[in-house]
Amino acid sequence: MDQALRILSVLSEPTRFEAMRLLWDGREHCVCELMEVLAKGQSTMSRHMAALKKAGLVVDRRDAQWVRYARNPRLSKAVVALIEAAFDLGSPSKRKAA
Amino acid sequence: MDQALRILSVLSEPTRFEAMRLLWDGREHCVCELMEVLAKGQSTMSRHMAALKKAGLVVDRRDAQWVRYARNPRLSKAVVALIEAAFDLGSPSKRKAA
DNA sequence: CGTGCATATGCATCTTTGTGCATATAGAGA
DNA sequence: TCTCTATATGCACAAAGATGCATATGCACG
Repeated sequence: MDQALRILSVLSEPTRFEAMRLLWDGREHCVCELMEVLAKGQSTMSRHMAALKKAGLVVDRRDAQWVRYARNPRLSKAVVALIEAAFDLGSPSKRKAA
Repeated sequence: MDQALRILSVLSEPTRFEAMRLLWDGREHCVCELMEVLAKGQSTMSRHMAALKKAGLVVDRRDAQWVRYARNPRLSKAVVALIEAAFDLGSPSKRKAA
């Protein structure tokens, strides 16, 4: 499967889509934070983050007992364009002035 | 489900993704043509086109015994941006001079 | 070490999705 | 009306994907 399809399918899952939105701030977020904010079980959240990582959209880092996930800083322009285009559709309320 | 997720999931299927690419030329294409080009069964192709139509990405028109599918001419800028961003990733070979 | 917290993973299950076969519907033309 | 082509759809099945539970792993701290 080519990259477009891999990215489209990984993003088409609601929890992962929202997780990406949270990570889009460029900061690190542990699984425990994500599962709380998104109201998901621990194993579920862990698996979703693993899927995003496998697709290359996020990176992870061990920090003591936590694993910090963050937006992959090396995403190509094209991938960023795709993701942000999706965000622009997802939440009209977030059509910020920024 | 919001629009972004609906579009992402409908596009994440390989056959539909390729069909959208074919329809992106703005012209009409009958199911028989699509199933031949994409090497898919008749019912399969028909269902995929119905899914694209349901998602609002394409429109259809009866023309005698054929049904002509075409890219929806009323897609919002945001949706077009999303789709074209996906195409830009999908086929490196099509990274055209055009 | 042993305990505790955070995360990952094997397993079973449930749901969703894609597919083919058969059949129904729709229109063209003799 | 009968027949042929094109498309849609009901049904059954297979494959993929998401989820919870239990358990394993990794790390900190005592």
